[in-house]
Amino acid sequence: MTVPELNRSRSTRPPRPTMDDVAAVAGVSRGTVSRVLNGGRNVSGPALEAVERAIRKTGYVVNQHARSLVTQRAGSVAFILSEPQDRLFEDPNFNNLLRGCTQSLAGYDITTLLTVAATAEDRKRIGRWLTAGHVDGALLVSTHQGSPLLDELKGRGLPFVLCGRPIGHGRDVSYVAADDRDGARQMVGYLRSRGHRTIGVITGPPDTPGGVDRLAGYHDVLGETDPRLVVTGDYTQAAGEAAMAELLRQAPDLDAVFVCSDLMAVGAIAALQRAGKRVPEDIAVGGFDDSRLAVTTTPRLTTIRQPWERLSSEMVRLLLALISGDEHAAVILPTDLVVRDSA
Amino acid sequence: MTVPELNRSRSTRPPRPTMDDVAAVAGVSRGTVSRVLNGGRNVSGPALEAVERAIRKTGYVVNQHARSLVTQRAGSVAFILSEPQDRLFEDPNFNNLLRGCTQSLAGYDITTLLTVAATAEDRKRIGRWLTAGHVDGALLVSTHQGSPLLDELKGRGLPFVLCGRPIGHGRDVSYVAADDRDGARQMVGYLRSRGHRTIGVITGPPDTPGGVDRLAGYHDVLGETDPRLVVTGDYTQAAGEAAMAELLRQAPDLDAVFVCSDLMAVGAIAALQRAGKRVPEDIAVGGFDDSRLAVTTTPRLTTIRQPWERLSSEMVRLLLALISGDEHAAVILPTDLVVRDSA
DNA sequence: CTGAAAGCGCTTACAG
DNA sequence: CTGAAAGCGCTTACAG
Repeated sequence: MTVPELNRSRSTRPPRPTMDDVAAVAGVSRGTVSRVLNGGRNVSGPALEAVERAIRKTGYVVNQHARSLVTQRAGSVAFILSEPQDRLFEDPNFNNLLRGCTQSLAGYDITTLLTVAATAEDRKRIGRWLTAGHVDGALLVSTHQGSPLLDELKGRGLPFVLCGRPIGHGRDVSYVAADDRDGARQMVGYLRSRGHRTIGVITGPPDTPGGVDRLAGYHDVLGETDPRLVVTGDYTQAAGEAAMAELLRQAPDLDAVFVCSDLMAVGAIAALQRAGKRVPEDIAVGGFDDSRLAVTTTPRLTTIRQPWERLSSEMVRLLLALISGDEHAAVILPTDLVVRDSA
Repeated sequence: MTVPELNRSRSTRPPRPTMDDVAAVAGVSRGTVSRVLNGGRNVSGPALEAVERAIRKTGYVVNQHARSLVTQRAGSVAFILSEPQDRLFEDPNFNNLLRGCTQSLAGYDITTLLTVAATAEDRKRIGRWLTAGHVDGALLVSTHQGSPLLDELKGRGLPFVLCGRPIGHGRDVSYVAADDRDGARQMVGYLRSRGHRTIGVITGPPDTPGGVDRLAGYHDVLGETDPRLVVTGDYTQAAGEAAMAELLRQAPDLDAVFVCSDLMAVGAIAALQRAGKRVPEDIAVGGFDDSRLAVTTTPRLTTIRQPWERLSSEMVRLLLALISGDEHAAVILPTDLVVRDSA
C-alpha cells in the first residue's frame, strides 16, 4: 500500500508564535515567559502582566512536543478498551467508567485519550503509539483475561491500571475491582431470604473475573447445586436471552435466577416474557452492575450496584501513583444490593 | 483545587534508550540510525542490518515528541464527538463512523484519538489540547449545528472535517455528508408507490441537517401535507416512541410513517405494537440510516442506507488534503433504499 | 553512502 | 526577580 505523504509544504497557515515571539513582544527573556506559563513563581507583577498581554496579543499556545521533550511528561493518559468495538457501545458499564475516569483526570488537567483496541493490528499500532511517549500511562478496560495488550504494556514498562481482577497475573499488576464475590453472595442471599428455593444463575465467561467470582459467590450461599441450574453467557443481551431459554428448558421448576450482568438480565427478562412467565411473580430476576439499564426495564431490575464513580477515581489515583514511582497495588471496593421490582 | 504534581522523581524505571544508544551499539552515527528509521534510503546493506540489530537489542522506540518537534507533525488525528457522552453509546451511527475513520487512518499509519466533548469545560480543555500540537487535524462529528467547538476549531486554525452539512456555515468549512434530501425522497416515494396515502413523518431537530433536509425530501414528494402528520424527535429511541404515540393521536388514519432515523424507528415500532397496530399491515414504517438496528427489529426495517464506509474514507481523504494545504471542499454521497419487512 | 552540525521550542538550574 | 545557556531527542540539509 502506498502511503501518501502528509506534508505541509503547500500549507498557507501562518507559523505559530513561539515563546521567543511572546518574549519579544513583552520585552522580557524567554525564561520569564516560561515561568509565567508554569505558575508565575518568581515573576514580578509588571513582568507577569506584560507577558500575559503578549500572550493574548500573539495568540500563543505552548508547543506540547517541545515541553514534553524537556519534562518527559505527556500530560495525557490513555483509556484503552481492549474489546471488539461494538462492546463499547452495547455495554453501558464502559460508558460509566469512561466518564468517571475522564472527569477525574480532568481534575489533574490531564486529557484522556480513548483508544479502542479491537484487532491484533490495532494492538500493535497502539502499543507503538503508547511507547512513543504520547501518554504517561494507561487505564486498561477489558472483560477477558487474555488481553494480549496487558503483556505488551508490561513489556514496554508503561504504567497502567486495570479495571477488574486480572486472572492469571500476580502482584506485578495494579488493578481496581468491585467485590464481585461478595456482591453475588448478597444477591443470592437476598433471593433465598425472599423464599425462593430453586435459584438458577446465568454467569459470565469463565475467563473473566466476573464470570468466576460471581459464580463462586452463588455457590458460597447455596453450596453445590444441580448443574442444570448454571448456564454461561458472554455478557451480551442476546446471550442472556438464549441462556434464560436454556435454563427454562433444563430446570422448569426454577423460581429465581441470578443474572451476572444487567445487560444479560435484560435479555433474560425478554426470554421470560416470551415464555409467558411473569417477573417477579413466577420467576424473580436479580442482575449485577446497576447500570442505567436497570431502571429502563419493565419491571425495574433488582441488582448489585458497582461503585462506578469510586472505581474510576481509584483507577486514576492508582495510575498517578504508579507514574510517580509508587509500587503496584490492588483496590477492592464494596458493592451494594439495590432492591427494585424484578425480585 | 490542589493539583498534585505528576513527577517521576521516585520512578525506578530505567531511562529509555535514545538514538545515540542505538548508534553506539551499531557503530554508526545518529544520522544513519535516523535514515534507517525513516525508510532506509541512502543506507548501505551492512549499516542497515547493524542498525536493525541494535534497535532490537536496545529495545529502542522513537520519542515522538522529539520527532514531532522537528517534523512539525504529530502523526495522529482527533475524532471529536461533540455530544453528551451518552449519545456515543446509544447511537450506532457514531460507532460506524469511528470504526471507518480509524481503519482508514490506520492505512496512513495515523492513530485516531477519540475525544468526547460533552460539556463546555471539556471543550475548553480539548481546544487547548488540540492547539498544543497533539494532532494534525480533527474529524468532528456532531448532530447539532450549534457545536461551539466548530467555531473554536476555526479560530485555532487546525484543519478539520465535519460529518454532515454544517447549517449556518459557508464555504470555509469542509464536510462530507450523505444526500439526506434525496434519501428522504426515495423513501417517501417508495411508501407512496406501495399504495400508502396518509404518510406521516417523524423528523430530527430543526437545527440539524438531517432534521431539515429529510423533511424537505418528504415535502418534495408529497407537497404540502396536513401539519398534524409532522412530528419532531431528537434522534433518540424514546423520542421516536413518544412521537409515534403523538402521531397516532393526531392522525388516526395514518397508514405509513417515515421515521428519520433507525433508532427513532425502533421506538416508533414499540409504540405501534403497544397501540396494537401491526407493522407493516396496519402501518408501514420506513427508517433512515441502515444502522445495525435495522436488522434486529421485528419486523426488520426498510430504511435508507447511508454509505458509512465511504463517508468515513472521504472524511479522512479530505482531512489529509486539508493538512497538506488544499482548499476547503464538500462531498455529498448518494444513499440507497433498502427494502426489508417494515414497509 | 555517511558523519558533523544546526535547529525544532521548550524548561530549568545557575549566576547575578 | 531575571537572563544566558545548556540540553531534552530527534531530522535533515550540507559536505565529503
